[in-house]
Amino acid sequence: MYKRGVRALPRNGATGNGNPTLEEVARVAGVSRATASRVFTASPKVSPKARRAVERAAEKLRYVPNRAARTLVTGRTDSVGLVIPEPTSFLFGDPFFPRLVRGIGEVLSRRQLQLVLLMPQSKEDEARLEGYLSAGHVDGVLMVSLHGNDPLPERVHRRGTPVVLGGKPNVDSPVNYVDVDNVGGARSAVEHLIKIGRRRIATVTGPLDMGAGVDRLQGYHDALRQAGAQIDPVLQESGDFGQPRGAKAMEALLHRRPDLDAVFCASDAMAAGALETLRRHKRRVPQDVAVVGFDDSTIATSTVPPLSSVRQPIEEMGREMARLLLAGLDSPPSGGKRVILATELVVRASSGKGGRE
Amino acid sequence: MYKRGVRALPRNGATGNGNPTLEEVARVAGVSRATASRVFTASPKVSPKARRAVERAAEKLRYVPNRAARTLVTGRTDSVGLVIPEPTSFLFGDPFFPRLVRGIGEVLSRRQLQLVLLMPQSKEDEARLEGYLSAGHVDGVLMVSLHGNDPLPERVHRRGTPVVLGGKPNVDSPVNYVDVDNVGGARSAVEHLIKIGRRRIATVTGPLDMGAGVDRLQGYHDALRQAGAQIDPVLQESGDFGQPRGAKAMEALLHRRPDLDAVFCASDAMAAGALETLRRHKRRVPQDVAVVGFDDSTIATSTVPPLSSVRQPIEEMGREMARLLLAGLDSPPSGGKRVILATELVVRASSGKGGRE
DNA sequence: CCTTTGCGCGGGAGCGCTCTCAAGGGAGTC
DNA sequence: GACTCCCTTGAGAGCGCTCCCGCGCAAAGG
Repeated sequence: MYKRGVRALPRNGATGNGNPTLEEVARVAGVSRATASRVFTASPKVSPKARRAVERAAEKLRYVPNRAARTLVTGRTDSVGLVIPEPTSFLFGDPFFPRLVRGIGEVLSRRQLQLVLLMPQSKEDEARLEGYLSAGHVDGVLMVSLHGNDPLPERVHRRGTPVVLGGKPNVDSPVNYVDVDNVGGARSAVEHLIKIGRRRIATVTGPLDMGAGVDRLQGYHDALRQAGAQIDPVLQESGDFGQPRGAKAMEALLHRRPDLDAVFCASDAMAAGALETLRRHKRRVPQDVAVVGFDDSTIATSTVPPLSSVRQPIEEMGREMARLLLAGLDSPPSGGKRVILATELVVRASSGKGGRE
Repeated sequence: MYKRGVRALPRNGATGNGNPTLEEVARVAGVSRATASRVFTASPKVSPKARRAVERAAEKLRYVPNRAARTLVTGRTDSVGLVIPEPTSFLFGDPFFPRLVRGIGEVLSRRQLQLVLLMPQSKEDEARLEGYLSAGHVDGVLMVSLHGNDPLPERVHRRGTPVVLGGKPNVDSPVNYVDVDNVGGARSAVEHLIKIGRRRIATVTGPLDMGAGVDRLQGYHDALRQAGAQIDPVLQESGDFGQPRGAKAMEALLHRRPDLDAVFCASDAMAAGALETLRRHKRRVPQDVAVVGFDDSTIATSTVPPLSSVRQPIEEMGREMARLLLAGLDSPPSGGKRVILATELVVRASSGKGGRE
């Protein structure tokens, strides 16, 4: 009797879903599956004749290797994850993220690596994420915009998956990271304000649970200290990198110190918010109050007056993160590597030009 | 003699890379691999006792299913691709992209689907892409920001992979798409300009090889025609959605028609560029020239004066694209579905308020 | 002429998982 | 008490691919 469940037809390597398999390619090319495989894995030991036969067969059949099968045996996925937790949505307000992705993509695509974007949007997502990353779904992980003492990177790192962070982690950790020189950038911004004669320089900080926020505040302090100035907590207001908070923070600062004559904002978006508030309070920029932002994003050039700002090489940061990760993929046991990229002050009308110096 | 090449140690389901396998979980739980598998595939027919044993074993071993192996047998990847060709970089200048991704992610994560972002940055990348998408690496494909008559979506669609486009394709095609009502949005913008008394209304168009560019120009034409106005090609200048081109286009328009009293720009970024140019030419906005943008992005609120703009429900577009794709995954043979989302004019100071009407 | 060398190739096992099939066992029924 | 019936379980095959092993054949050396 005909036995159900046992494959009735000879397989011949046909998948049934219409996609050709290596088996079929090999048959058409008149070689073994092993030889066909060698062609696609760029193995050196294949005769030109066999290689050509396989290539022709593959072309004819529109063969594309099944990545799942390959991954199963090699253990590699040829893809890397980019993790962007997004507890607040400010990340999306400025062009930081896409520029970073572009930088990363440049390097990865040259190595034929697929970039997989992972954006946990809830607590459950984040919980799943660790398992996902540890399960060998990606060969390596890039993470940016981490808040607080997120344990995720270190955990994944300990599982043996190469990890590179964008931005210094808040706690000391053995994980590799790339960062821009936030301290130096902020310092040069404030030094610039001092040089043009400002004396009561306020700051709107970033979120202080992020390295970028802490470091930019640090740079502000450094510059003041170096100039022999007092550090006055009244001149300091914390924000979240977003425009609305920038406006609100400026409001508070003006209320406390109506005589302030400059403000350094830890992001362009917040600086734009500050400009709104200053305008509402009839302060002229830069004559009465000079303003400097951070990021040198498209916002900086579209405000009135255009913002002086600290430019950070975001694409380069992305590239560097990718390079560091690639190095980790090639020789696993790495950790503790860090790369700091220089920042640069760009002076525009919101300070300096047209000022009172 | 000891035979090399044959596995010397019993496997017991250990992988060697440190990750536990189903086999091990089953052994620890005291059940068969099949039963363990049933627990993870949420199969109904498992006794509570067995289920608990497996869950405990999995927890203890920190087991995570190997997705490659699962994909190999099920043919599903549980991930969908989002394709964003990026020939120009304007896409990254505004927050359109992240908002879209957020909308998409919301829907997909509820279904435990992984979003894989694919950004071909070169011709080679694009060439690889078709093979990649057709090889069953993703269960479905979302595409946005397509230029010209890109054959990619239709090809992938014909290969049997569900596809949903964001934005109407330039050519008639059987591929599903979601779009915002670009024509209606542009029309309402121009109608508004007419209503506040403007008569010489110029436009800076988007790229005319994209549906959004064409449709917004269409809306501009419709509104003028409906008001019985002439359509004057001299009042029309094409752009690329980016700010610099917006500034340049405005320059050209002012040169040709110094007496124009309004301009509708097909993006906020271009409108911001136009504002720059108008300022340089000492035109007051909105008294001399009223300006309306499109997108209602963060740019719109940060310009001086703030921009009137057409708001598009970008997150909703993302969600709708994802939903349409999910429907396609569940019942493959679909095509030709289209969803159009409403737009809304937001009036700010760059037209209307403080104007001359 | 036979032996050595080595390149290219095919056989075959196995990656970790899902799914079908059939068997086992306990409860319910007469 | 014997017999169904159904619910749960385990055995086993196979997904498409890579890679290890060893064979065979042609060229080179003696």
